Amino acid sequence: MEQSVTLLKKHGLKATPQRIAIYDYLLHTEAHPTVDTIYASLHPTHPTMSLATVYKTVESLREAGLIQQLNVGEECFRYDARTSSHPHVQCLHCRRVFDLDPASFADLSDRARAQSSFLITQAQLYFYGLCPECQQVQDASD
Amino acid sequence: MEQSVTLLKKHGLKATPQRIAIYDYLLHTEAHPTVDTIYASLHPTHPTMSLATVYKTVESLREAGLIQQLNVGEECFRYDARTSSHPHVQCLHCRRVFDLDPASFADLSDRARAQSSFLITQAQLYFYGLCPECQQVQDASD
DNA sequence: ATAAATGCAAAACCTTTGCACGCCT
DNA sequence: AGGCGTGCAAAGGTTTTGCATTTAT
Repeated sequence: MEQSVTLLKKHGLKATPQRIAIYDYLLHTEAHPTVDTIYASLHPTHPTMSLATVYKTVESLREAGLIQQLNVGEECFRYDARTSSHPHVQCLHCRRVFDLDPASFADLSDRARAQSSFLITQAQLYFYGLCPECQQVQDASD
Repeated sequence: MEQSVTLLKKHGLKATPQRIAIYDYLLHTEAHPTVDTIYASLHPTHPTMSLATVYKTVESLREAGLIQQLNVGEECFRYDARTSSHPHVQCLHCRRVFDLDPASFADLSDRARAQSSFLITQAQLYFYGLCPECQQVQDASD
């Protein structure tokens, strides 16, 4: 919260209640929420905040480099306050998205470069499957 | 063309001219086109075909497993007749999408599984950067 | 003959935008 | 005080849907 205010200001963004709430929410969740989810989660405590503000705010935060936009392959984007690029894994059953350790996949860009002659600047790695909890549910329901 | 008809029927889809055209187009391009691109490309030869049909058709083809849907991180999906999952690399300058050889990245699912305890079923690997051609353009313009 | 697919138009949906007001610095 | 940010409502664009007609099997 203190942290959010400081970081916002440091990046030239006014620390309005809405921005603080949204950024703070993203800093403290691992759920990789969508715009809709952010809006719904904050609505109880910020009933006057509009969806348009959430859209505008995540865009400002993204421009400032405070959050990153994820594209898990759904129709919409998800947001993550961990801005360094790192691999994600999504459960196809419960739809949750988890982080993976980038160190384990650090060598990939070199492989891609070697194969394509591209100058690789970024990578997005998404894995899909069943999370441990949903594996149990699936087993139980068979 | 023969091939397209056979494959469509084998998957329980009626071989209509529109479907044949769309599937055939996807089979013979490496451009990973969007719905819009497909529509625009086929419009000259199929002037009566509607956008709605393209949307419905790619969805049918995807359900049948004849094509796969890609999400390169843009607002829209791209389509690819290579249905086995394989890594892609996109040029951030010309926006083209190229395939990479899956064999070079085959070991990744194991790493993800080891780290997350997920039952990994799919992966999508996207790399971004500058293609060889655009590297030259960039250099020249500097 | 039958069920499925097409094409049109309308609807639904999500996201963006313009503008007046209010708030942060 | 000044400018940026907000909220509303309207616009914009894309994707989906319903339905009558056509078409493949």
